Amino acid sequence: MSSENWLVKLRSQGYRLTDARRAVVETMAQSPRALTPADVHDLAKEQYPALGLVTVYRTLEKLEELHLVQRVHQEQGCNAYLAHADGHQHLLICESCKKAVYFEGDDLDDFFSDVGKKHNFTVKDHWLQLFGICEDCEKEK
Amino acid sequence: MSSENWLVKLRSQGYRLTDARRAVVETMAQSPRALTPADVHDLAKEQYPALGLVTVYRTLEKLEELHLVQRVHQEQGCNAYLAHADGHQHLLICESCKKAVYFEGDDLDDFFSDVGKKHNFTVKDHWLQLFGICEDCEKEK
DNA sequence: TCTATAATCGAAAACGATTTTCAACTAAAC
DNA sequence: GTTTAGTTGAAAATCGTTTTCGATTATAGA
Repeated sequence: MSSENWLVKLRSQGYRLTDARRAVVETMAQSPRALTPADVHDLAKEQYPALGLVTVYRTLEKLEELHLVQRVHQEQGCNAYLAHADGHQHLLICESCKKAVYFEGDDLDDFFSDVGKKHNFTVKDHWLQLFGICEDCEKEK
Repeated sequence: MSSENWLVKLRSQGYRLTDARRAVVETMAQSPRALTPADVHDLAKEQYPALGLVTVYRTLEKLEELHLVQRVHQEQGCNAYLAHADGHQHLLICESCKKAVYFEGDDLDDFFSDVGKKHNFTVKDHWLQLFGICEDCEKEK
């Protein structure tokens, strides 16, 4: 989804469109990698130098509310954000460059609810992430 | 695994056995729920009232090193700890009471590496957790 | 059993990430 | 334009976690 659409969504929720927000939105919408608030700050400042880190936090919070970005959990920390996929998809992340790819896993739903039944749980949600090394990073070694 | 065995493992690594450590180890070894450092502190102080929070952090760090506990990531935070399962198992967690159960998922490995192949990633590791409501919590509603 | 010593302790200070406060600014409605 | 409420960045506050430090103590060796 293009950053234009993200801006429309923000606007339709009553949020104002400012240069600071545009910089954060465009940074997140185009990044193929999971970014921490500090990463976003660094990148978005190239487009809008006056940008404050606080505004990055505040904008990411709103984007998460609107399901435009999602938080990414990793061994090193759980504060990175990535553009959200359409529907319920799962993540495959490069441990080296943090590049992320989504994949479908619909076939797993039955297995998951079977696991729940066996332990007398009603399964509500699941979390699946694969970690690896992408082609580009593999080559660099 | 009993807390006695945990203490033996700690000892065999050259760590000393103190009352503070015993309190933390016994708390973690017997808890069916994922506990934050603050939770552990509260519970273990019943056994050893002089226990400091710092010691809880330091002991959890050692237990994680020895793979006796593992960190549990959840929506609300990523700082809870749980007794580790033998081998590579996955977690099913009750969103209400945090009770956790391990399950096997060996059958998934092929699927995961296929996903990797499709996207030209070498898959190194995966993370799978199910969230739901356990039988006891379901009854309470 | 006694002694020596390095590991461990808890309290306090330091730290880093995140959130809140606040006065100045500005997008958007009229 | 003017008005107004949402938004801003800087600074201060907060929270969880880590480090520092002098006192304590588990353990090994005498």
